[in-house]
Amino acid sequence: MLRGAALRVTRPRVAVLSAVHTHPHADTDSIIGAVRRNLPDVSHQAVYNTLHALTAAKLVRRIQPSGSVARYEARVGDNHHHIVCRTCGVIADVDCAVGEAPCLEASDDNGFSIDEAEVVFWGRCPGCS
Amino acid sequence: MLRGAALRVTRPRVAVLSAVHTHPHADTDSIIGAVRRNLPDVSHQAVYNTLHALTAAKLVRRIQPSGSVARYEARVGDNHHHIVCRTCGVIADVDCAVGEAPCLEASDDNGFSIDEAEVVFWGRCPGCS
DNA sequence: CGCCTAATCTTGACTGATTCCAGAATAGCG
DNA sequence: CGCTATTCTGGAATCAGTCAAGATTAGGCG
Repeated sequence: MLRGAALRVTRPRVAVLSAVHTHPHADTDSIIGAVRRNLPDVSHQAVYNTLHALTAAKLVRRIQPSGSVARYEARVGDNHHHIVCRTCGVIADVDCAVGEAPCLEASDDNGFSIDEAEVVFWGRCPGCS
Repeated sequence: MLRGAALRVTRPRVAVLSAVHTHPHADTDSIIGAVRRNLPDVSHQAVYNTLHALTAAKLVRRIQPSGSVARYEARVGDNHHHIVCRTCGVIADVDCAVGEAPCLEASDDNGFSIDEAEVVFWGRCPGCS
């Protein structure tokens, strides 16, 4: 995957990419922890750098609901959204309801050229409600 | 408005509420600046406290697109969303395309009880594109 | 109208995620 | 196998936001 994106293959990068695959919706700190289980001496900066590089290369997606720190997931390229629990903060994936690109048309785009519509559902997870 | 929400009427609160009305989508720092034009000695903490109180009372709405600091607006109670410019960060309001509560139905709610669907459009504003 | 008390404000320290930087290490080309 | 640009390390710095203790004040009550 890294080579396919023209990224150099380094141990930290492999470990980060793998951690994001294993822990969907994990925040940076959890990813650092997961990476260090395999490579104990990776710097936090290397993880931050790698997450940025992977995000820019579209190998991972960065999500950040209001009030949360940055989280990452490996499911990319499809049109899926998220449900966030207001109580415990867990995130679940949701496929969009209205076909492929719901809400992609704004009623009045104010002259903006829109390239993405992001939908976040808020509520309570089964455990918290 | 403050009395209507059972909030004590203080100078800082009046100034903050007024600033949010005057500067839609302003971040906390801009609001502090606007407030101090009238009341130079208001502490930043008072502004933070007030914004939390006003948000809890639903007199203002807090919005925070990925990668941005918290922003506030006074337009509440309707079902409107936002367009964010990827280049300069400006935010514009959008009424929802598909009637009153578009996208409010997730295809599979994973057992969550959903109470809100938030839509953020991303693109470029006229000036940046 | 003035007192009283809980709510609010001030001041200043602190936290935690993220970024910046300079020097050391290394992936991958030739 | 060596070279060079990219990446990594280690540590300091930034910045939004929070915490906490003591001073101030809004507004109910007599």
